[in-house]
Amino acid sequence: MSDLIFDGLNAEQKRAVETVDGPVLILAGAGSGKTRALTHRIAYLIERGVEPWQILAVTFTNKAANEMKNRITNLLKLSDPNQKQLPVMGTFHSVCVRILRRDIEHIGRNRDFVIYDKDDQERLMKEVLREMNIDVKELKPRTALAHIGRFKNEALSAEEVSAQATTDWMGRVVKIYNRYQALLRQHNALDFDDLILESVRLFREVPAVLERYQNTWRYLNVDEYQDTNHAQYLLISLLAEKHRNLCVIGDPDQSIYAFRGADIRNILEFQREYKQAASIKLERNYRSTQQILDAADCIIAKNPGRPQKKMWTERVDGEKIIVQETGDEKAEAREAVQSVMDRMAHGIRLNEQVVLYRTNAQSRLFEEACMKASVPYRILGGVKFYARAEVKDIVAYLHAIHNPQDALALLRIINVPSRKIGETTIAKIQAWCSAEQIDLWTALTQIDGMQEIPEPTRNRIAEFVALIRKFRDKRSHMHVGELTKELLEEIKMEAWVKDDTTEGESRWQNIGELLTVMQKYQGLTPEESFVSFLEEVALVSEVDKLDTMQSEALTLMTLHLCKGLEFKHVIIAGCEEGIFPHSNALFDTEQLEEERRLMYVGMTRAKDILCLLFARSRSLWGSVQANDMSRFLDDLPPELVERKSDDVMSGVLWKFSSSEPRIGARSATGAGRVEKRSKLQPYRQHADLSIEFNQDALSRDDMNQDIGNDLAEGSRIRHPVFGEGTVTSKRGDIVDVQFDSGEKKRFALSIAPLEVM
DNA sequence: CGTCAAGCCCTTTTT
DNA sequence: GGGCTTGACG
Repeated sequence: MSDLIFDGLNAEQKRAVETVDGPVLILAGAGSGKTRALTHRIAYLIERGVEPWQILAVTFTNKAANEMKNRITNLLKLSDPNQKQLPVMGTFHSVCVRILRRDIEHIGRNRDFVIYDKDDQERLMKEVLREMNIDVKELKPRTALAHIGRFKNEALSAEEVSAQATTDWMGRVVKIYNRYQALLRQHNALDFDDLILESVRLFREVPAVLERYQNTWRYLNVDEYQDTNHAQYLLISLLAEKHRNLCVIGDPDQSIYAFRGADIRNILEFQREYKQAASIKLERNYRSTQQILDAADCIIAKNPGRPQKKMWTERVDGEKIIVQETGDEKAEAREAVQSVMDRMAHGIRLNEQVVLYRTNAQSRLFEEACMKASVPYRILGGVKFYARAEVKDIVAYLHAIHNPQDALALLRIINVPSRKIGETTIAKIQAWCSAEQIDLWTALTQIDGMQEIPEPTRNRIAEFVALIRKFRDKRSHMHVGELTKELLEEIKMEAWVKDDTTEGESRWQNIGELLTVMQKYQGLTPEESFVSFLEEVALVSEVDKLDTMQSEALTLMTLHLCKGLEFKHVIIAGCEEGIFPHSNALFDTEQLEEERRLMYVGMTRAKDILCLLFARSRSLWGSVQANDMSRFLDDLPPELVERKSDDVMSGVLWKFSSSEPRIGARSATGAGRVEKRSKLQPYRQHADLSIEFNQDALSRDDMNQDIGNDLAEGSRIRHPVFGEGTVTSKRGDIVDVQFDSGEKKRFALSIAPLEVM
């Protein structure tokens, strides 16, 4: 056994490495050397004679997987990291794609499926709703997709949901779900959730295939287990059933993805599930100062029901946490960039600094402040590169070339650049498709049979079909990059995209960047390059891109994206009630707990310096509002904090917020109220006015506001006259209720005496 | 068929 | 303040 494997590991980490047989639960706090333990564990397995291909490691991002691959390569002194000497490592989604590309035909689907992103999903859903004559104002595509996503995260098929559907409304959702799946199938497409779900289905329905994978992957490792959803849990359980060598690693305090179905119980109940599981806690922190750890602990300690855990470090010489107050959101951004520059002057490189915020919308402020101060920056998230229209257009061409069954891709590009094939023509063709029961591509290839389309238009369609066919033929002998270059020339994309504006210029640059990405695949065969590229487009995460962005720059990103990363200097902006915690979470205990975990994750990214910022007033959606400072700041012990402010008046808010008890159990502000307030009283620009406003906050309509926040479609309510019923729709203050008596009524929440059950 | 202007509803968070 | 849909017009 090489010394390297155990070199520099503490006792607990060693246990985590050596305990390889049977189920293992590793509770690993922030900065506890978790990735290190995991990589050494895998290297240890391999040194003990386990074949690399018998090991599966599921990580949260591709970046984490790549990092681990590199580290293992070094540990084992492998010569060529690209060789098959490494285990399969990747995200749930990429592992499932791998499984499905190989075996999905066992459950009657085509292995050339495309993966639909959020954008594609929405388009498809719009089509479903239009077909079913449902007004998109009544049921938004996103809402419908959110419901379906919930079902899929719970691994429920439409049939299974249908069995539980008791209300009309649920019945309708099931119909939508069914139709949506049918269309996906018709397009030979899977959405993100399907990747997991179809893998589970494959394993359940074809035991022989499951057994093959069980016998291959005998040692299973799952990182960030606190963020797995039920479908992922099922997948792992099925794989682990036979050999039971399952190691899960995570930190319940860092569970921040409940909104996409993550179920914290998976990790909390692991030991109940696997009774003989070994349990290992990594509590020593190698990242942060004691001050940062203590502060973070004060935040997370307020969450109930966590396993006992106390992080510690030998770094007791740290700075205090800086809490900085500014006048408004612009001053906040200036302050953030200023403090970045100050630290830069003291030798902290830009790459070691980060600004974190709750919502993507906040990024623009920091972007502008950086530009003004000439500080190079990079933004993660927001308008994603692969989601940009011009990039998606080119990708859609490739999809259409690869898989003409992909109707969505065809529709996207049939008139890009303009071929004078407009909506009326498309509508005619689609009508023809459903009448004749043929798919779009077939219809296009037989366009001459459609007399109701004028001949010139038919000719243009035929030209389009010829174009796609021509490039289909090129796939086998041209690399994806060359093929795309030729395509761009052929369709005269440059002229179409450029319009003498700077936006046009940047659109063309984005396409250039796409060509750069394609170069990565030069080493592969033409066919492989094509498929690998499309896969990357579908599955890269935002954080994955940090790898390729080596230049010296300040990073701007959302709090959700920062998990797993670390920086010397961390700035968390917008620490205000209604911003962070987010307004939608203010009146929901579970969501507040998650916001708290999010704060905990953000704070524990910091190695040396942590700055928390809030603004006394902030303009949002075009009007100005004053928020209380975040309740999380109240939880910081004064002796750990250095307060700063840009205003002499500032003491007021501080004093009020930290020395007086809060009004009631919950904050009196929050955007739920604020939104209302800003309409009634648009200008509340100063902290003192805001306080005044807060004091009369417990009015009658406060109660109704609470009800408004507790209510959603499907909520059960009680009315003194009509009895009990179910909310069928909610639009602002207005709700429709289907009472159990059969009556339907419409109410204004601000007036009606409704009670949530 | 394409463009432009007015009006709409917003915004969590992401693989 | 912004992105998207809708409706009128060239």
